[in-house]
Amino acid sequence: MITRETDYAIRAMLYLAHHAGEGAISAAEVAEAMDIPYRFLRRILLRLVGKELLVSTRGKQGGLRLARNPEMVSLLDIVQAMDPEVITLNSCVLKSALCTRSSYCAVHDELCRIQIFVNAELGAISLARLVKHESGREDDLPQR
Amino acid sequence: MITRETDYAIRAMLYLAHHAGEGAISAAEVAEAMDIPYRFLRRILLRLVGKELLVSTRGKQGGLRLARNPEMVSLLDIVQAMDPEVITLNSCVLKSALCTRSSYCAVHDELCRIQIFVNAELGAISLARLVKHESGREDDLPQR
DNA sequence: GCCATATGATACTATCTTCGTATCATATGC
DNA sequence: GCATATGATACGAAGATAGTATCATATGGC
Repeated sequence: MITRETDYAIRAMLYLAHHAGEGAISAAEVAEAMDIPYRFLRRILLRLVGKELLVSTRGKQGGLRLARNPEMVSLLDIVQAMDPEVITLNSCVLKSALCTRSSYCAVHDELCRIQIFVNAELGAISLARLVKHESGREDDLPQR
Repeated sequence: MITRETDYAIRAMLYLAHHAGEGAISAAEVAEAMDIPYRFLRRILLRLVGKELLVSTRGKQGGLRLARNPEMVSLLDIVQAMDPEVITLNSCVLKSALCTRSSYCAVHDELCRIQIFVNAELGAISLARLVKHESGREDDLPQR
C-alpha cells in the first residue's frame, strides 16, 4: 500500500513537473496548490532532495526544481525514494530468508513474479506521461 | 502489503489443501505444522470459515476442511477474505471520491490499471496450482 | 548590515494498525 | 461426563503512520 506520505510525494513531484522550466518553486506554494500540510511536505521534500530527485536553492527566491527531466523520473523512482519496501506484496518477496515454512515456497515465487511486473509498470510511468495525460483536461490542472 | 495475518491464512489454506480429502484437521495441527501462534491462527480460521472458504466441525474429531476443491480457491479469495483492502496499491484506487486533488487524476488511472492486473494474477493462482508446484519437492512438504 | 524568506535537520506526539494473548461459551464423540 | 474441538469477543503491547514543533543556516534585496 502506498502511504499518504508517498502519495504526497507523487503529487508534489507532479506539480513541479507541470511547472518544469519555470525556476524554483517554494514548498509553501506546492503545499497550498496540492493541499498538503506544509510542515509534513517540508520533510518529504527534504527526502526527495536527499535522494536526488529534486534540487533545492535556499534563501529568498529559492525553492525546489526537478533534478531531471520529467521523462526521466518514474513513479517507481518516487516510491522507492520514500520507502524502498512500501509497495512490496509480501515481506517474503524482499526477505526470502525469513520465510521459514520450508526451503521452497511456491507462494513466494508467484508473488515475486507479480512484484517484478508491478515494478516494471511503475518504472514505465514517467512524470512526463502523467503530465501529458492530464493536459487533456486543462480545467483540472493546478494553476499557479 | 500482505500482512502476516494474511500470510498465515495462506499457509493454513495451503496445508489444508495438501491434506484435502483426509477429513477434518484441527487448528492445533495446522498451527504446529505451519509454525503459527495457535490462538492467533484460531481467529484467522474463524474468519476463513465465516467467509465460507473453510467448513468446520466441532467437538472431538472435529476440525477444518476446505469448503471447495483446491482448484476453486485462489490467492485472491484468501487475501480478500482477510482484508478486502490490504493489497491495494493506493487508497485512491478503492476510494476514488477521496482523491480531492482534482476531478481527474492520471496517477489514479495508472494505479487502477496495475491493480486490475495484480488482482487478475492473484485470482489465477489456485491452491491446487501451488500444491502442484511444491509437490516437485517432497522433502520440503509439511508432513503430518 | 539587516531582515524577510527560504530550505536543512531533527525531535516530538497522537492516533491507528498490526500482532498476539486471554477468556468464556458451545458443540460433539467416546 | 469429560476431553477435545470450534465460536465469539475483549484486551494489550509494539510498531507504523501522519502530522507538529523547533532551531539552524543560507541568500537576495533594501
